[in-house]
Amino acid sequence: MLDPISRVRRFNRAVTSAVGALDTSFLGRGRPLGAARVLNAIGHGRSEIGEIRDYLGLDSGLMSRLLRGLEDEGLVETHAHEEDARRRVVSLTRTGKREFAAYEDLSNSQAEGFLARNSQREALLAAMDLIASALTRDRIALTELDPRSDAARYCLAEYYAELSRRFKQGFDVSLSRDPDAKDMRRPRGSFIVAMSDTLPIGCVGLKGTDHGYAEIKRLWVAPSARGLGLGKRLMDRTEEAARSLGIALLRLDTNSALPEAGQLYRTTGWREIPRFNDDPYPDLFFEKQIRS
Amino acid sequence: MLDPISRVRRFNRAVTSAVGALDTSFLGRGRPLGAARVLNAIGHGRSEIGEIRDYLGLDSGLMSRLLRGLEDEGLVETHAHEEDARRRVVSLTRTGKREFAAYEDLSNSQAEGFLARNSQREALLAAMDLIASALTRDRIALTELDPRSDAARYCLAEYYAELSRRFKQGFDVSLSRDPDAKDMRRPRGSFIVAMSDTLPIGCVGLKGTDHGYAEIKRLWVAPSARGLGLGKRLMDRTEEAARSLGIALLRLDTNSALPEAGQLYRTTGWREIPRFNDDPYPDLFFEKQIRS
DNA sequence: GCAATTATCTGACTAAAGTCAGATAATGCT
DNA sequence: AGCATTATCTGACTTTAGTCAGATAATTGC
Repeated sequence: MLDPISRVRRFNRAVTSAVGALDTSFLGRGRPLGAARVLNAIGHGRSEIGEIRDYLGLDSGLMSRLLRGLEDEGLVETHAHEEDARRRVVSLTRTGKREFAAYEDLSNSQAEGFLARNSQREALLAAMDLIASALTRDRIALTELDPRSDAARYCLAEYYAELSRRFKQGFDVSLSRDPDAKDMRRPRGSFIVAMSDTLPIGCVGLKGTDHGYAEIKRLWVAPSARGLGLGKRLMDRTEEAARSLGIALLRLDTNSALPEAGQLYRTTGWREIPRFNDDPYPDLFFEKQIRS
Repeated sequence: MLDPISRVRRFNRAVTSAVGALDTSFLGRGRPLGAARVLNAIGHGRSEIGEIRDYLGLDSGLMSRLLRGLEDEGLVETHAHEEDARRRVVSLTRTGKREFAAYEDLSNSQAEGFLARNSQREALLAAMDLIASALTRDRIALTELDPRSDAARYCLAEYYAELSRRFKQGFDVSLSRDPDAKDMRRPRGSFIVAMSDTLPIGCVGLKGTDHGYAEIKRLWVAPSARGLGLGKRLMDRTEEAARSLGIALLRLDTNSALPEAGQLYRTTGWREIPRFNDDPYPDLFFEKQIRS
């Protein structure tokens, strides 16, 4: 009865009925679940109809009708896409925003209620993070973003916070050579963010220089997403980006207080080299030749 | 973004889409979800129609039609209840058993696949147990069972195993005064099992004696269900049973190697008394006067 | 024995979700 | 320019789920 498979299945059943309760709470606002899900997808920033359709797994006919329904209720407006008038973008009206906020309140108080009902709060949260990361691991999307975008800035803030926790002497961004955002955008470089659902859980920057190589900077993976091979995926993707930019030589610096990083570099073809900059924080330097 | 509520909501989303995938896998056998759920409920041993209806939250008309459908497929048979011909009991035919086994295989391989895909196996399982217990805490059912039933015997085995882990000198049931099953059944006593879903997660026995008191024996709560106040619930329920049996004085023995048990007794009106038996294991003895 | 109650079933609905074959209009490609 | 492709929409379905008012038959309580 306590074999691993039974335990997983008990979890599945528990969660299935909890999800059922969650779904029916959405019905509290007198709208069928399908329409509520579309409204929420729009509220969470998805604007292109095709994207929403894919995300929710809906047929195009059904999607279209759900949108008409929301339009009739005065909750959303659709417009032609600026660059491609076949595609449509949808946005919330003022009424729609209010309605979306009501759904958000419902979800938030549901979550709050769950936490309040249970005593082992931190243990539960850690368990939830772990399971959420495990469940969504093959839906982690790596996307090139502007390093000044919200998601990128969130990752960088978490990265700096972690460095200051882990470096004995703390970490002050202003003392480090802060790469200019321009150097981490095409065509000079690139910045890649890993998103799990709507949560940024990792990043890495590729910084172009004028010295015949590019640098890897700001490799970070969220604590709840470690052990999923995400660091490797981010690095692979960066090398790909470098190749596409015609870059043949990569360098990076790191610190021996981050042993898992050094370990990753050593096992993926990086070669330790002498110090190549005067940044005060790093004490380890690597180089990798790419291009087959 | 990492505030507790967002973390709970991210978990909810992850789990919602995983459950969606689980549900659609059930559709792989070409049967609508409703019918599949009824078939599975029957396969898992529920035989009375009313019970299944309550468990799945179905309308009686709908339930009836789903059953007719399964009958037409040759998967189930219904008969009148032996003691009350208004009620109907339903059972699987041979074909039905095969079909149910196919669903079981699907569920098992789904669970197996999840475990195989992830590296932190033990951490994941512990996280799942914790969350499942938290989610189902208000659906934990306490029922009086025969101490020789499967669920009761499972609890007792777990209880003995735990004692032998926690007692320095180990634990051998045969050395302990093993209460006769008859003493823990009405009208002499009672045995109560806590069920979370289909998993027994706790038990307690009320053992009648001929000395003017009854004894509480075998109080056990599964590790994954601790911290939910289940021990207290089990004790309250036992006192209720004792009252209904006209018992006014309760005694119990325990061991100081189980501090959480002693703690529970001390805070719920039990009074420490001198040794009242010659069982080799206990070193702490309590008594409680009940009846208002 | 008989009225009230209980468990299940049937018929006649509605609502929601999903499917699919075109229709329409914009865009890409040569 | 003209044809294939793409994104969305519409109409005409089907299936599933769910509701509700009786009908039927067994049982309980007096």
